[in-house]
Amino acid sequence: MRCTRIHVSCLRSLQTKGSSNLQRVNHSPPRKATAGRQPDAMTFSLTESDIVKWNVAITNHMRNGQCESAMRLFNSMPRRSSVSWNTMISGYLSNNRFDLAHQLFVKMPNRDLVSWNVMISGYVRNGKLRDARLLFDKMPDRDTVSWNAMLSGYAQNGYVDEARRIFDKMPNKNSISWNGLLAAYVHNGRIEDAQRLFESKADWDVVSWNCLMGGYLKKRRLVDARRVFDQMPLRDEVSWNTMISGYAQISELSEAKRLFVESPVKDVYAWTSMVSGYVQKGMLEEARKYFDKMPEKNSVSWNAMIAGYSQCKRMDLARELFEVMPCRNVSSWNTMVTGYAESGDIAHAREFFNMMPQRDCISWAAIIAGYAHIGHSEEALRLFLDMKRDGERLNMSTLTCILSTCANIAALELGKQMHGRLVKAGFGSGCYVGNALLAMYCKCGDIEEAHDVFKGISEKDVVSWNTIIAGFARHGFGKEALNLFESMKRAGIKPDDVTMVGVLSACSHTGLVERGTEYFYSMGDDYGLTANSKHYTCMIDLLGRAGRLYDAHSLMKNMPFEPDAATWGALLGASRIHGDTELGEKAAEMIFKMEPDNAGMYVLLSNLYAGSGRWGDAGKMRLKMRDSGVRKVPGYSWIEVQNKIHMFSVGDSTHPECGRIYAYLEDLDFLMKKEGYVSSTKLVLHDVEEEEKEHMLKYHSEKLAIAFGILTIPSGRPIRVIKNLRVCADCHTAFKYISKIVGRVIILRDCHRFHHFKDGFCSCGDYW
DNA sequence: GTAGGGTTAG
Repeated sequence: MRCTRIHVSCLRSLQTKGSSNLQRVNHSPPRKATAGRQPDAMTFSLTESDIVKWNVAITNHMRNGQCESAMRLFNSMPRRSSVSWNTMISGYLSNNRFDLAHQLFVKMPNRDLVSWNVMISGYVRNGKLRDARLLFDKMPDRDTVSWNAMLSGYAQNGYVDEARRIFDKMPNKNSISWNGLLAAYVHNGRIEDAQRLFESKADWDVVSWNCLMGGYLKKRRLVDARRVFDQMPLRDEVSWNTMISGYAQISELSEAKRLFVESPVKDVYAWTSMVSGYVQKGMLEEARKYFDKMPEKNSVSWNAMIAGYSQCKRMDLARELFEVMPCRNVSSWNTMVTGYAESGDIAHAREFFNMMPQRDCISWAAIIAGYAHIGHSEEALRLFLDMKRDGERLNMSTLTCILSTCANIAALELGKQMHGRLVKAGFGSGCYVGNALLAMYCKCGDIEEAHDVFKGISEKDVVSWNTIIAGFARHGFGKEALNLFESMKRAGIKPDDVTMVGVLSACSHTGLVERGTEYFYSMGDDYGLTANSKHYTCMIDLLGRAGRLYDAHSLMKNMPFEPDAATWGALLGASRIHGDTELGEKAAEMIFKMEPDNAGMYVLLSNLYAGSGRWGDAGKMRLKMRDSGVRKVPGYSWIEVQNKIHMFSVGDSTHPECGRIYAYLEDLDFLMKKEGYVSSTKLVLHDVEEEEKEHMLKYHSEKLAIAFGILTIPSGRPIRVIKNLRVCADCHTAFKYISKIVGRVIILRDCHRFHHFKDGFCSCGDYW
């Protein structure tokens, strides 16, 4: 994109003196040359034309990212025109060398209006709006280009109101200004405002019509988009392509194909839209047919096809194409990194990431998300810091991606910093970011802040409601979750299947058996929803926990589909709580058949045996686990202290503060026993001597993390700890005592739910 | 030097 811009300007300056007769290929009206653009080109002497050749060479070097050789050329020029200076500045800006651009700008002997505009638009292109605005306010004269550059900067970065203020203040407006404001509304989802603006005047050009049409498509308002398409007085290839891709992207491929055939201009955009349409529907053969038939391909077309293979986890085919494609760019690399990351092959993802000749924010977001996805959050966070060190600019999407990483590892402080940055950058109240923030606070255990963020989202969608309902449910505030569910319905948002999972799990986590049963059986009548396996699993969990194992089992037998491992897992969990070894064995047997690698199930079953004193069977489970090559996921806990994540495993001796932590745990142990605490050795997996068992319980990872938290986090603030497995019953009891003894709130997230310990009680009501 | 369409993240 950036290069094209330099390219066009360079052609245009050659064109001005008649040496070339290039015609624009597309059908849009020729762009008017701005006043003040012509003068130096009018009287070209031989040396002037030599200067032009130098300038063209500089442009080419800059386009290839060779800033140093461009600078050498510039320095060796016998004479320089203002165009030479501006070309250098603009080249630097396109290559993100902002300081160098600014230095040249300051040094430039006869700065013209264009130099100022080059600087401003360079900053704007890279989202550096404050720098742009500083120059804009300082510049001696402004023309329409200057105003438009600022306007589009605000428009593209979500500052709709500031864009409007600029628009209102402009002394002269051209069609670009009007389109800038229109785009401001469209890009920020304010389609109604765009529509009103559009209706307020008559002489819109084809760009405006296309923009409005694109806005409707973005909102998936296909009928409105089509109406615009049918009504527009003039269509260019962009109009056709926008409409074709609109149909293609909602998988209306027959209509897309019809328009494609009908369209008078089938350029590379149109072909690529068709490829991508079939790719999105997973119809790879059809996509490949279009891809092979394309008269010309560019990197985007190749990328679309590669993305198709990578989305279907056919990384072999993706790689084959990647290796033969003639024009790889950052996106091609990003597509490969993403593809590998999403198919769980983080090693290859990392290999490609490391090999990339250039990276952008998407590359970083992709690899970070890759690590976050497989739970390697430490590495994700390390990469985030590397990214900042690399000077990669944070945009809304990267921030959103980092937010979800923070959420996964419950890095609340870091998440809060991200929140601050989002607000500062003006991304605060949007639904997309709002939902990510909401999820982050929920997963980090700060349900109050989550609720505040939720209240601040101006346009709550079904995802916002689902997130907060599930959030309250997981924190054990079932009544609040159900109240929100009622408000949601009052607000006119239709509950979907995800909502109902949240609602049912709220009932399950709170023990509201009757109410849950009612919701479950009225889902179809009330909201037209069919229960899926997740809903059944919630119900089996709900009944099972309440001790109604028989009902749970018969509900499962009457399911309209085969139970999956998660459903059996709910039954196994309930069997363990209520000591029904026979049912537990049956459930475990089924799970082993379905997921022979599920280490958690071996542990659950082994615990079930151990709990009823069947040490022999518990031992057999361990052997079976070892023989089948399944390894138990080691339990670990982590806690964030002063922006740093500290991780602990059972009996950990690697932490620098180990000595203090163990000594403190001894003190706590003494105090707890004085209060009546007895360690429940029953639930330790291993078959060992009583004393040793107690020793192991004492140093479970969550205990170490919480002790460290009490020692380092100032009093008055809650201790937030995360555990990757379910918290053990002994730790759970201990934390109730500890919360009372030290007078602290302890918030523990295990893989299942949240526990808020306060004054000797837990929010789960010992029901988890 | 300023505006609209197709690929990659979320």
